[in-house]
Amino acid sequence: MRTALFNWLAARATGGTFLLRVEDTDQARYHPGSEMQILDSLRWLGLDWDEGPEIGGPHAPYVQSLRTDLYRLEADRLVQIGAAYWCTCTPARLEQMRAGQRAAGRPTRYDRRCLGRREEVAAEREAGAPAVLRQLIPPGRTEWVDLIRGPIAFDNAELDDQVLLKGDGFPTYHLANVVDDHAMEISHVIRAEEWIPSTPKHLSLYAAFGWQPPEFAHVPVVLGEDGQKLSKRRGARDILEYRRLGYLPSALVNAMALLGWSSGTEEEVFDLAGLAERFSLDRVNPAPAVFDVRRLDALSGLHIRRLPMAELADQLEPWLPGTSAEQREALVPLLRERITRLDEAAGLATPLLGEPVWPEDAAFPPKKVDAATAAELLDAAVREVEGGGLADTVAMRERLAAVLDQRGTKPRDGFRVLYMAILGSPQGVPVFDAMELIGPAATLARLRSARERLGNGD
RNA sequence: GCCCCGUUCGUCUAGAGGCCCAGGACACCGCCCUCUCAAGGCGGAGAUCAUCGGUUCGAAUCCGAUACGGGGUACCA
Repeated sequence: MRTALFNWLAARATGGTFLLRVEDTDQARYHPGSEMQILDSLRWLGLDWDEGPEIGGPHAPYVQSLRTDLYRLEADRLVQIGAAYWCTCTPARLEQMRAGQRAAGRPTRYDRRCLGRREEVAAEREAGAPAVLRQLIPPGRTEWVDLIRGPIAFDNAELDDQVLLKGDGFPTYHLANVVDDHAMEISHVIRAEEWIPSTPKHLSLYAAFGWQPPEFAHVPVVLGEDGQKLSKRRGARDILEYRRLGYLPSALVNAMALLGWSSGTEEEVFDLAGLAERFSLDRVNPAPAVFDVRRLDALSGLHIRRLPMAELADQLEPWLPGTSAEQREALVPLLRERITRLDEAAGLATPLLGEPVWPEDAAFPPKKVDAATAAELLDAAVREVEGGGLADTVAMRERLAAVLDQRGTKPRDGFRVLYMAILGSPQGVPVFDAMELIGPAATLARLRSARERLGNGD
């Protein structure tokens, strides 16, 4: 998804077109539903596509399993011009061959046995033997200037004769990708660095077809805490999992962008639009980056606090089920500086929406406050609220602080009694605001209930 | 094994020969603010710029070797 983000940003930053193509050529790994999950993830992050599934476009269809005729047609061309050949070697023989090569300390590459026996291979295919089409890598050297890494060169002797068409008739990524990128007029291939060793093979295909190759930019991979490549097959969370955890999409986008890209200024908090204005491939760092969720958390809090109050109130709706828009708008000013993720709102808001939950083991009165002082404070608070003190909580707070002061208790310690009484916790949203929010009746009930817990109080 | 890419504070990074005995952010610690907790402000600690050798008056920046890390080496993408 980070790579998709860089593609999207590169397109938006340069006025280009962002095209989405589904590469589903491996039938063995096909999972129904995963395609929709990818589309939903992109949409949640705000990465809209100009051409692709569901919306179509001039290069439809955008799903490779629907384009197999094209691949076979182009594969035939490669055979005709001698850039590819059929191979009937069995998996068992290939494995044996590689084992021998490994034992001899040589690179494992197809030995081109079938290239030397075209007649027999043709006869075997005629008789129904399974066969794959292999790319014939020409001798020489392949070089390109990577947009992120500069010049990269491979000796073609290092390259394997890649399978282009599998036994089931489907193309491999190598063939389908090149054919489609040309057919869809792709100008920039921005993909992860794990593709670097495949690029000379692709370049060789472009040359065989006589096509102008696109520009290549290989972005660094993202590593997990263990230092290994984070991928859908290992370690990485499903993107939508972050939504379930209460992260804002803009925070996740921001965190992903900072994994390998920097603005060059000291600014680091951006939304998608801000990134699109500033992004450029030449500011992408080629070194792999370790994903640190603490950075995401920090950005998440920042993005939440950047949201206008009304918008945060809307965003919170799924996290505060059963609340009205008015309730949420009243809560937001108290919550927004205290949450890192949206899901944390529920815990803070609970005592304001229903009854406070006193923990079983709650110390009451809290430390540094004796029972007599706590009783006096609660009695005074009851009188204040009964006398309409909630109309001016600032003044009320000062008078109650004076009560504590007379008994030699610091307000910061003594007020914990009120936090316990109103919120059921020694910490939480500002307690006088909480009283105002729940109203005098609920406030009095909670103050009296807390007072009862103290017993006689002297 | 072989090939490729990479290597600046714990993490993400700035840095394209003198502005750097290296700047920012996160995390950590302290102080301030303060009705709690946060948020915010200020400050601190934290990197012999992987190592060695070259080039140069001068190198984190250029070159080479080594080490380490990552990626690839599939009828997966």
